[in-house]
Amino acid sequence: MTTAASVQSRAPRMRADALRNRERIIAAAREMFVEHGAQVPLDEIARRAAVGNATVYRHFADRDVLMRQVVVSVLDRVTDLAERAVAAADTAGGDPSAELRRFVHAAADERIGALCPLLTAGFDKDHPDLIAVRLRLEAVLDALLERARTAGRLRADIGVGDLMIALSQLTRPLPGTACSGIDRYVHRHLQLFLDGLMSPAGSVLPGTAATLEDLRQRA
Amino acid sequence: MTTAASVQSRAPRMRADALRNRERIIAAAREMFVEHGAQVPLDEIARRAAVGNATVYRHFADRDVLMRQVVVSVLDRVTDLAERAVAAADTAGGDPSAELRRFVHAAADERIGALCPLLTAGFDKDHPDLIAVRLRLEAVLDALLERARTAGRLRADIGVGDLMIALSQLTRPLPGTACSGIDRYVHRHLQLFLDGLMSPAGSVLPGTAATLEDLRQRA
Amino acid sequence: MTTAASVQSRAPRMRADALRNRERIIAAAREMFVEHGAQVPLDEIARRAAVGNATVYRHFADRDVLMRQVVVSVLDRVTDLAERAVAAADTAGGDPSAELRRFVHAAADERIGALCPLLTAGFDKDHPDLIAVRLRLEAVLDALLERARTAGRLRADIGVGDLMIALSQLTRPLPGTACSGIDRYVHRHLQLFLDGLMSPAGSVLPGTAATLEDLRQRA
Amino acid sequence: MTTAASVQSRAPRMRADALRNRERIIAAAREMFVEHGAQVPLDEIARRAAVGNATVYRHFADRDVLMRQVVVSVLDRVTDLAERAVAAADTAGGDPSAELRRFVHAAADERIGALCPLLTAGFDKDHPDLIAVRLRLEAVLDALLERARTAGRLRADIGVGDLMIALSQLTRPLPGTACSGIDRYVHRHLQLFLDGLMSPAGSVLPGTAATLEDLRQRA
DNA sequence: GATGAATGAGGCTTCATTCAT
DNA sequence: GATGAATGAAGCCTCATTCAT
Repeated sequence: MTTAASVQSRAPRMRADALRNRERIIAAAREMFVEHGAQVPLDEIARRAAVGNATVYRHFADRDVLMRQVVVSVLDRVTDLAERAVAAADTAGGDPSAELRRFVHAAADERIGALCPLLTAGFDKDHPDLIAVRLRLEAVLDALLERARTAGRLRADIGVGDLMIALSQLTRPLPGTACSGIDRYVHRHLQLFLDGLMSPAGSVLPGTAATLEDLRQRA
Repeated sequence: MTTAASVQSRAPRMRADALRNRERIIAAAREMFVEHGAQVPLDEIARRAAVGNATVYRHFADRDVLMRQVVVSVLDRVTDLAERAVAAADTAGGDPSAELRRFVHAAADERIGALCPLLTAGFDKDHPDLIAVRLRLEAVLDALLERARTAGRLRADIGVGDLMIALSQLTRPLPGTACSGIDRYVHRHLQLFLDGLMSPAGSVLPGTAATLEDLRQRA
Repeated sequence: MTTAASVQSRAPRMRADALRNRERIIAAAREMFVEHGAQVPLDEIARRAAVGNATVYRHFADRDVLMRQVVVSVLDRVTDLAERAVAAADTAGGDPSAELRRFVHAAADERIGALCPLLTAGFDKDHPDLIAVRLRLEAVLDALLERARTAGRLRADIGVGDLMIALSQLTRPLPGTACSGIDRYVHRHLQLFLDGLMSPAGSVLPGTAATLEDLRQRA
Repeated sequence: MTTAASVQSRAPRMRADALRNRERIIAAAREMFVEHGAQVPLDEIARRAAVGNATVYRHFADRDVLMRQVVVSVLDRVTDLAERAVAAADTAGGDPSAELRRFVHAAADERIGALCPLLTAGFDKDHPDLIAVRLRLEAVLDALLERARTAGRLRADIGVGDLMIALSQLTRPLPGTACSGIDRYVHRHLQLFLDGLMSPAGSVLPGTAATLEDLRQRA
């Protein structure tokens, strides 16, 4: 079950068209954030969603709320991907480290890198919705890493946060770009990074393994 | 000799105070871009430089020109670092791959990641100043990579652009952050990425090696 | 029917209050342009129209668009005056040259002279709306002059453009003036000019008769 | 003797280069005002005069002073023209009305129309220099008109101000234009206006004859 | 509930004027 | 005396947000 669903279930009920509008706005916002950066005018998002601008405000009190919902939405989907990766790893004959690699590339395709620019000033990183999805994601990723470690394919000195931060950064879009340019290379660099993650360790890492909690504190 | 020097020498001469102001503005702009992103108000930059706002416009016709000069300034310093790394590698007993690692971490400390957000729409990536510094950087980095490859420590399937893109992305600051948060982990992730760069290759890379020319086309 | 009406009908529909604001802004702009010249701050126009400054930009993308609409609006009214003059001249017992004189003085009262300063750099004189109203005006003025010529009261060597240019110039307001000063004499000078237009010709004119097309090319 | 000379003689003495700069600035200012209107940036005038911007301020305390000096300079030259016209009319066989016509066209070529936009808000029309040149001009023009009246060629109901106002207005340049466009027709319209000035009167004029004093009050 | 319109605060840029060399 | 540079006060325009239909 996705976190987004639980969010929606909070309000008593919603008219079908209102619900449809809400989804369209989030989808449009994600696309616009990906393509034009975090400060795209809300009117543009409204136009892309084929909705009046005031409708955006009816659903999301201000820009920060909208950004948070987009983040939650993407993290939900990424968490789903991670869950599927764990399940596949647990299947008879599953290869945890191959599943980890697959997950990383799939998360990149979900534009997880586009979330970075949203974690800007004024973004409440301690909002319950965020905490919830973060915990879910951390738990399942921990499981995935643990599988790979147990299989002896993953170095021991890295944590969930290391993976997520680097994954996010390496796939971060350039502002004002439709991502077409960078996409050509993103998967190369992810592959290189993944190679670095594999054991035996190629070097001693400075610092300590990051958790998602550290990721929270970054901004 | 740095590219910036040649840029300044173009105009016949500059009064001492004007030159001082120019440098202060570029320094302030770099700091503000690093800390608050590409769209900090120019008035804030002026205040940080302890200069009237119009003075910024006297030196830099508009925001794009200022951004370009900051980019050139940083790339100049990074190129200098790379030159030193090559020189050290060529010293008797020099270790090319160790010098490459050192260079990567040093470039991170020069805030090269802060340049990414500047490569935004309206940024003229074909400006002569940029082409010049890019060529210089590419040449010296090529030399550095070649040394490491010859020493048998670097995979053969990566190019200068792969290194620079990943380095830039992994060190990119979060908007609205004084970089303190991410800095704790940046060097870990660089280390992991560097491990992935080392031979023998851990996996087959998709796509082809990137050049700095590709980096130009990204935006 | 006026050209302005056709312009408005282009957009599907407009809310009543928006339409009211639009008219108020044009009216305020005309007054401000007349009284304070072409470069009055748009904020002043907004204040005069009792409207927020951004509302001006909602209706008119930039200063040039607003100026054009004001020009069209005034030319529309002047064209209406000319049509009435032709109709009166065609009435039984109508005196074409007297109607011409009346038209000239009436056009002056419509502040047609205030349009001159608006035909400044950046003003698109080939905009469809302008072409349309110019053609309408030229046609009806041609008819009026032809009536007067046929009645033997108008010299043969002058064209529509001669009349409109001189009329505009002679009634042009001084910047920073509420027109009160010049108004005392404008009608005297128009009368003198009209006397010069009457036949028999008092002198040989240099150049050739101007058309409104020439007037367009002036700027 | 010109008024400008008397103005300069007020200050004790001037270095030769300073005097040359002063003249260059006035000449440049006149050209720029004619071509680009009254609000051309002073820096542009300085550049055209090949002089530093601060030098403009050394010679002319502020924009208004510079504008006044330009006005005085042009009126001086126009007055000289009028004096020559009177002299020619007084010559044996001189034709006062032909000289009047010649004077009007010559004054137009001196760009007298460009003065209108300078008579803007903040312009001190009662400055001694202006009063002086105005009196001189009025006296000599009065003489010229009187000659023409006596010769029976000029209507009796017009004054000096009527002539100067209409002359100025009809030759007024459009802002943002190099005057090339309007120049083609200016002399036609002056000719028409002059025809209207000739006797016998073609109509009864409203109002009363204008003096240059009225012209002063216009702005 | 949805919408188009209105608003005011704020950023960019220009320019008259003053200062320092 | 002449100059290039510095300055701050507006003006234009955008955009997040609120209001009226």
